[in-house]
Amino acid sequence: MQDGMKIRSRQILEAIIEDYICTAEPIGSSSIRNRHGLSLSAATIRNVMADLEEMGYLASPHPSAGRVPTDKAYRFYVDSLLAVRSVDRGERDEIRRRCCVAGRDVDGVFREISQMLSSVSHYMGIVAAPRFNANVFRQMEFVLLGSRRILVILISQSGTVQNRIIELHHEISSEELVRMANYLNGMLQGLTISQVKSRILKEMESDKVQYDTLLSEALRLSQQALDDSGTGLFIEGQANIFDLPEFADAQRMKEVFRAMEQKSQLLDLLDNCLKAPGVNIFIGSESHLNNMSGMSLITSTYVSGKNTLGVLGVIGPTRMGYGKVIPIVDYTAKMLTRLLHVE
Amino acid sequence: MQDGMKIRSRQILEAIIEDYICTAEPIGSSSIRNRHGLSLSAATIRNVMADLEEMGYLASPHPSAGRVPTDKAYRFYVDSLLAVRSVDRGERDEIRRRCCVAGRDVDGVFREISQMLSSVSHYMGIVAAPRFNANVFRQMEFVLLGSRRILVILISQSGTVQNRIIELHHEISSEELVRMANYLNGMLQGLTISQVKSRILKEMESDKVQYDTLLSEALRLSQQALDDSGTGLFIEGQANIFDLPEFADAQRMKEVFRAMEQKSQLLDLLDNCLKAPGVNIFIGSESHLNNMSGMSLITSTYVSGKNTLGVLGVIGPTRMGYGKVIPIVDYTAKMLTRLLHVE
DNA sequence: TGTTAGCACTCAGTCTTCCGGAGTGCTAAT
DNA sequence: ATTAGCACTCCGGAAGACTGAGTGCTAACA
Repeated sequence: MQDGMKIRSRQILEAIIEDYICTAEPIGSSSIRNRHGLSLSAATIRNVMADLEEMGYLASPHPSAGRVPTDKAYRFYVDSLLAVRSVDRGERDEIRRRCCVAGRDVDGVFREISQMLSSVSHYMGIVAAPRFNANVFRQMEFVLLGSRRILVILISQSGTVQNRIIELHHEISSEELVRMANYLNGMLQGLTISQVKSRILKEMESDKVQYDTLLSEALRLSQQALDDSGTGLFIEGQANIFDLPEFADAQRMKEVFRAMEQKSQLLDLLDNCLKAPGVNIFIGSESHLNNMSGMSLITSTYVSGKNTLGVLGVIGPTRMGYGKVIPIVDYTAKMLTRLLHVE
Repeated sequence: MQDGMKIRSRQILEAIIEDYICTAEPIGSSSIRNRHGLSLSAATIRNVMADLEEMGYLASPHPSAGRVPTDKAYRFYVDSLLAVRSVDRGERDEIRRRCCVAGRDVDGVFREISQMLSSVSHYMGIVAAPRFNANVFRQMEFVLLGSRRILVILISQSGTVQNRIIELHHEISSEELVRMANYLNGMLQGLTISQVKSRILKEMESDKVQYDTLLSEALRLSQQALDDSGTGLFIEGQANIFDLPEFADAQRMKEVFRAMEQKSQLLDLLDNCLKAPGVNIFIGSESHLNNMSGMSLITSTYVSGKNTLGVLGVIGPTRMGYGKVIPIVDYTAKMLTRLLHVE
């Protein structure tokens, strides 16, 4: 009677959703009765299904097929019906095992975890590396590559490294580079990257700097190095969606791949998740992304200390095994958090 | 008469290949005559085509369709018939423009170039970042993240950066880290990474080090950091193949994507290309990769000074516009070489 | 009033059949 | 050696029939 829906309607809706998650085929009134042993006739179930369609929870692809759950149904399922299990023992071990890849290239860790998410969930794994902005500055290094070309390495508290090559207009000596590094490292210690950025802007206006070309050059360089254009988005297991019958059509498939290529769109969405710690679920059109109808996204955030660093998750069909995938994403985020923990 | 093939046969083979590259449909004897204005009757062309099929240059999908070029035909085309044009002016400008992305994240440059290759060629772009082994050691940095966790940053002469996090068994101070870095940087200066590796092994056995736990620890760390497991393979534009009619079938498509997921296989192939400087072409089964039938790979190497650093290229259908893509790959490799040039 | 059985109806998917068209190989004439 | 003519093959699309799963509606029933 709660949620404005009769208890029996809920049972039937749940049965339909779960069957559809398994079979990906429209569910008819009789098949549902057989499989769930409800003590109701097919006719009664039909009546209920008609009501559910009226309310927007079900849709029929064509008049004489069965019914298919709508996004609204999945949302209701996830919010009200779903009993989130904890992670399977086997999956948990798999996750732990593959998270413990110390000694690997740092980006490699994110890629590995993305791959792991995809292979454990059988959908697509996605990991957004920490946006540098959210990070705490630790150290900056300058390396002289040529007389006019330097490598700037930026290291955050959590160990993320960002490096880029910058061309200079005039020559510079390695002694000058050391001076610059010392100056910057002293000034910026302990600030978050976004604080660093505004600090640099402020500093550039100060008198002391205006008359010291070396210092102003240092500030200019660090500003360039901080420009956070790196995508840092790892999507793995795209081939998994070939196995899903709902994307058997080449056209649908193409849409999905195009959507995955527009990483900036996805990044924007994931950035929003940063603000809402914990697990987030976007069903179908809820993500407001192009070409993402029929796809769901489950995310969680990983943190370091007080800072929310980044987001990871799984992208699959709306017909996803939510009960299984949600704990996987949740657990993985916690493992990554632990992995990045700075004591 | 040369190459064991009559001049007319060559003309006809060339016409068939070029038509097929455009249309992706089996070519019949009459359509070829219309489009190329040959002063021959369809019947004569049929005779020649039968000969070419006999010789293994053509195949018929079914008895009453036209003919399709075989891998052997493409190989002959590329080796003997093709006049490699130089790059289009427009394409050249596009390549130049997108190569000049100084100030970007270093990995970002490779990704960008891979994307550029895919969008200019309309196939898939592929860039293998320099294998560290081929590189010249420049500098190593240690950063203390926690009391037992350090970040090792390895910088090569060409500005490539490799960084990984390593867990220690016991605590270490930052002074000790500085000593370690100085020791290693002094010892390894100017060696290639593979030389560095053997040097480290040798050093670990020397008496001086055996009794200095700090030094042996330093060697152990650098050894871990040098383990070149990073894939560093950028494949972009996979969605482009959706537009190719020969992969319209979902099954074929899936095979291609599975092939692209097995990056280690591809990397092995590209590693071989490192040994053969300049442009390399693998047609269909020539690559000996699984699931790569129907696909061709065009690669070229980019270098820095005397060292061949890495490989880039384009993957497309065997029915590729070789005359257009080869110069694109070639020119891009040269641009990247120039981009990485250390004066 | 809620539930059930029965029935006529609908429509996607499959299977079959039936051409038309493009292409071939062969033969005979040039 | 080349070409015109001809019979043959086979793919692919269109049209039609059939099947089966599923529905909505109505009337009977508890």
